[in-house]
Amino acid sequence: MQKFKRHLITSALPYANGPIHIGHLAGVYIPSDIYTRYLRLKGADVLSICGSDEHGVPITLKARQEHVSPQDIVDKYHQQNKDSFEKFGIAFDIYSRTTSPVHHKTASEFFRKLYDENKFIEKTSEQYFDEEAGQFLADRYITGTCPHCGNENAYGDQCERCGTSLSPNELIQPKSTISGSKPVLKETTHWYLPLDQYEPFLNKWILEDHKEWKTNVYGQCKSWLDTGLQPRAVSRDLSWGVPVPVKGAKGKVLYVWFDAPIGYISATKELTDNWEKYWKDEETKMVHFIGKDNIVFHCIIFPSMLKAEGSYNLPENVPANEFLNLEGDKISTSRNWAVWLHEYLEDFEGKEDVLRYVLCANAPETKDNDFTWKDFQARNNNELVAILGNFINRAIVLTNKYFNGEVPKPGKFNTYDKETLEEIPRIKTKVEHSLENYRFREALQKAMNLARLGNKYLADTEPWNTIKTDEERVKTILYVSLQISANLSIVLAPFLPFSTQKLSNILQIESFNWNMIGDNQILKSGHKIGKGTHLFQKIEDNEIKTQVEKLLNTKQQNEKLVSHNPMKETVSFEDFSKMDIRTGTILEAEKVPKTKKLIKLLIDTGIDQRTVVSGIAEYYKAEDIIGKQVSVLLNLQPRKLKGIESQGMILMAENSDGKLTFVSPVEESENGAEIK
RNA sequence: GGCGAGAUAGCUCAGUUGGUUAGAGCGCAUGAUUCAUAAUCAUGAGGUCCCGAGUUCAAAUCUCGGUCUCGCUACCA
Repeated sequence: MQKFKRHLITSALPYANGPIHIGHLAGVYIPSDIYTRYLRLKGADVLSICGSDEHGVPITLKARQEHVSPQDIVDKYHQQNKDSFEKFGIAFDIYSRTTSPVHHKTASEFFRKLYDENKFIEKTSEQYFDEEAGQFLADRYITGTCPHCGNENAYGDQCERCGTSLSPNELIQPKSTISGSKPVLKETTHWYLPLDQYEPFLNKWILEDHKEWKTNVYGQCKSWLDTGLQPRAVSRDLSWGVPVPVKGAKGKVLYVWFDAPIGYISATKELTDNWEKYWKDEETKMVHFIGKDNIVFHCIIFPSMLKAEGSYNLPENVPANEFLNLEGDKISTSRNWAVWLHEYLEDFEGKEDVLRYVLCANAPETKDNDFTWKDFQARNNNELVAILGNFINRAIVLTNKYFNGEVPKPGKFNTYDKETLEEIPRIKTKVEHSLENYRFREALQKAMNLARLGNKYLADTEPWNTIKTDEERVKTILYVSLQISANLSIVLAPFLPFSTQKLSNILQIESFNWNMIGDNQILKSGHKIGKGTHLFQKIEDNEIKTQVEKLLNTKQQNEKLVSHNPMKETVSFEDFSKMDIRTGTILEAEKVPKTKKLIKLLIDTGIDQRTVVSGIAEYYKAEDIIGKQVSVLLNLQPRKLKGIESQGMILMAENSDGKLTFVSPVEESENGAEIK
């Protein structure tokens, strides 16, 4: 492996529209922090970069909802998240933000350079425009009726009721959320980064030169590259963001995904005048810590941007993690299904390391994982308290009891002492190896083995018995135990910064570094150590119960929300009677090939036989529904689906899980009976 | 529908290029112990390696087919 002189560690910029939760921590910030702390302990030259991602449409929407400015939103969450990270001991060298002047300048210049060098394609297309507000509308700014479930408040990119992803021109009766007016299609110009041109470069750089990347990352990249890349827009019609630095581009900003990764660069610039060393010198090793949803941006798009610019380094590795679930369900900010960092810090004051430990030990490194409070409690009580805390406490209490808190002078080491001490450098090697390969779970496990070794050593040597007959021997035993404790305070420092700090305070160790691990005279004979305090406290059932109940409450509230869907606007009888709904019988049904949801139906409507395509294949099998009598909306404007013209719509009842069932007459009636 | 990742003990995970009896931690059972926060130490029980077929002297591992979970993507009422 190539020797690098310095390291640049980036952690995914959290989006400033909500607080940090355990999913963020387990996926990105804890691994990056462990890695950073490890490198620093080794004395490496390392910068850890992060900050808030503060542009993009969701922030403007949230601002509109809460009747405040986008700046207010990002100010709030930037400050909150910055504080949380700091309290939690995430050791960024800088936590910057993409609304900073430095970033605007950097991103702007970056764009301009590519623009001047003709690295972009200019394209004109039609997009919805709000004439009243005088601006183009991002997908999220358009609402309308979802063609799938009839939800009248579906967004232009997705219907949140049925989860379907949409494009704005699919919405029935599109409406601008800004003015409420009906938007019109209008031409707009945008710049595209021709990713397809970077395919050969990416193919070699990733598929040939970085086979060591994690399988999930490598596989995802390969999938993208094999499919072929498309030019990607780098600008948007929006007022919130970094303005496109080109004449005539008023009202256009850089696409948030062009802008955000440049945030890493601007944050480095803000931190040090020497920033170019970290970005452009080939002797710098750059590592991006991210979650799996960001793989394409960090492995395909950003590297292409850097390559296009020409003077920057590319990342050496992108150790993306999978997702963390919470008590069996997906973490969701909008559904409030999460353990929020700022709340944890209040509820479990002084227990930062417990969460760090649990999230590292249970990190979703190779597949999605589940966080449960029960597991949290078990790991704290059975591992941190019982194995680590207990060993340290035993060594310290015994030393205070027998030798007045002084590190005793050891006698000659016997074979067992030697074997025990020799295990320490072996553990060091193993932990290093795991950390260098971004296997943090494994590294933590190996480091904890040192505490296990300590407990075993004490059990085998029984100083509390030996003291009755051979005090000299006990001196050696406790000397060895104290050296193990001192080594623990170093080897666990990247993982448990608060507790190891406490420990080195107790042991009165002034300074240490990674390479001291394995040294069996970190604490000199005669050195005075402090009184023992428990490094970890047991977590009782009631504390866990409180947290579980909090989640159950959330769940109940969520269910209520779903069942209390508000009533739609009043309609006149005339409006209602415009709809021609009748009973009909399914004569034929077959799944539309190459689709997940669609079934093509032939319906006897009493007045004719017609084809209707319906998205029910997830709930009904084609062969099971032939002969069923259903309700059909006949006079719905026909629409082509997958090349088949659908002449009507089958009425379905949708429950809160999105499951669909037919709305059929309770008693069989004749086909064509009008429903009114 | 296409693609990627995953499925191994009750839980969280290892398992190198196929090779003795599939491993670890936690939990569980039994025993020992009392310095220690009822902590620790030893021993043990516990497995259809997702399912089916194939290749091979030999498959958790390789091939083919299928199931389930997550993600990306397409199509979409």
